Amino acid sequence: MEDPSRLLAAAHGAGVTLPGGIPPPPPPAAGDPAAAPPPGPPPPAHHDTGDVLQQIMAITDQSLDEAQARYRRARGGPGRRAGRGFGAAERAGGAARKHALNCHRMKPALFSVLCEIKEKTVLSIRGIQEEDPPDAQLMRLDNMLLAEGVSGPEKRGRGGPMAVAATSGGCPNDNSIEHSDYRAKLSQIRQIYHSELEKYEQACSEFTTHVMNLLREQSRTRPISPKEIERMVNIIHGKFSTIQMQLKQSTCEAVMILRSRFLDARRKRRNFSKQATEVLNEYFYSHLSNPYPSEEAKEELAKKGGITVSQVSNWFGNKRIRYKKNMGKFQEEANIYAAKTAVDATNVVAQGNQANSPSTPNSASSGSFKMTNSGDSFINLQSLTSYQSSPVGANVQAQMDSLHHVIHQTGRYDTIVGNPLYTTQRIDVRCAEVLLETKILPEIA
DNA sequence: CTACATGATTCTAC
DNA sequence: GTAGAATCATGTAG
Repeated sequence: MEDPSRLLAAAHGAGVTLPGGIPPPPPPAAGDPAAAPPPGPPPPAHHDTGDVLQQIMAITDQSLDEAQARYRRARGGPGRRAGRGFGAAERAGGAARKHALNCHRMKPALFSVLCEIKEKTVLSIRGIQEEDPPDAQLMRLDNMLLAEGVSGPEKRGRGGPMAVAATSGGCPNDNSIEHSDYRAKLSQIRQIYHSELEKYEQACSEFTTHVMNLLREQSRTRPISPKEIERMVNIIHGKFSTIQMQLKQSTCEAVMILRSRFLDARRKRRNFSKQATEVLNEYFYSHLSNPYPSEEAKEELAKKGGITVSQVSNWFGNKRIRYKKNMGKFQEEANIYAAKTAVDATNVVAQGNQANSPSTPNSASSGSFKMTNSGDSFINLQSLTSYQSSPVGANVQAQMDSLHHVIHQTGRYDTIVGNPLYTTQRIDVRCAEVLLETKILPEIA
């Protein structure tokens, strides 16, 4: 490649006329700011690169087409009118120069060199900092929006917030109301997000096209390489992606707020229905020695009580700890449920009915519910004889439950269990029978 | 309004 | 993963 300075010097010729017949620039006209000379001493007799650039600058304020039109008018048009300052004559002169510059045979080479210089300068200024790394934050935002179902294909049915809602307490109807509310709001956010995104994308593409056209147009009058245009497009895209990121960020925030509100709503406790509480209590007090329902039992309890399995787990967790902490407080409740279960059991005996109570896989099969506080005597019978000395209305079902334990420990349990005729319910029945024999049940019945 | 009850959550240990 | 324990936050009775 030719040395740019030499080329520029050659382009300037001897300082009088540019090769190709370009005349030297006229003295800048008064009243034309674009044509005003830079401050400082007047240009010396010899012309340098600055002069050339100055010439170019002086005429770049008018479009090429305008220049060409003026040039044509000036050449073939009617007589010029003089005496109008920087008038038609001067403008025609500038147009002529511009046209000449544009048609100059050296122009492509000159522009190519200038483009190269620009490239080098730009690269040296920007260095490697322009190589922006993949934006981790943008990726996070994208992932989150995708996970929340804001971006990407619209989610229907279960997933994400739905699963969260599934554990929401209380009435399932309330849940579904909260669900639809949440879904509606999320869908609103989604809609806004997509419409804004579309607007941004459209604006970005319009602006990019506009700038590209502008640059292509300008590339006829000043050295603009395709690479530069590309870089400009990238810059524009970068700016718009910043805006997009802000949009994504605010969308994420909106989703977060919505979600936290939803979670807050989840915390809004609803007391279980009477039915649910009864089912749970019945199971708890009839399995006092081992109040750890199996998964199947939990499912059954959940189904019966119209609550979720996790709610059953929560309930048992709370119940165990609270019972253990203050058994005295639960005595009355225990009595009620014990009596209820015992009566049910005797009814089963009377009717020969196979009652459908939750399975009790854990019952009596493992160690008893360890009580750290005093009061074990309340639930753990040491022997059947202690029934008689129990307080009036004592925890009969707990005693029954303990009977499971006794039966198990004496070996009878195994023989009973070994017989398919003896289901767990039947064991309860046998317990009730024992209690009837020991006159405990009539006492509370 | 207060005290208590209760469902849910969080943290820790196993 | 589950249970125990502590805690939170709301529901409810008085």
